[in-house]
Amino acid sequence: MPHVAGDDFASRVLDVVAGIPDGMVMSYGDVAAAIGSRAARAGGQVMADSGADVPWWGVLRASGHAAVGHEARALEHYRAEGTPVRWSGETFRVDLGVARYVSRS
DNA sequence: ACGGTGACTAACC
DNA sequence: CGGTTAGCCACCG
Repeated sequence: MPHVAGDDFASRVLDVVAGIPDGMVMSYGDVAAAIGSRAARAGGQVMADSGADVPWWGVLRASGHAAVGHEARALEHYRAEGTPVRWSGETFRVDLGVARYVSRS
């Protein structure tokens, strides 16, 4: 599993994600913007590769929905951290208007 | 250098 | 509010 910590794109993304406080979230686009990029998709690729080494549940889609296929696990963390989630029938979404975190550099 | 891929987004309809 | 479409960008073979 290649890749070492450094100043490359992946490391910067993980850096931002690691700085998200409990109970707060950021969209993939926000994370990219925080490192001066617009590569929201590429950011997701980085986390898919990082696995559980980072609080990935703190990053969601602009809609407030958690990463596809990871909603159940993300929800457990939201309940534990008290992250504000809104339910619409069978699906839920984090209330970005309240829990959105603005990363500082 | 090039094309395919994806844990994305904003704009439309 | 849901479905489509086009634009986006890092990574990999």
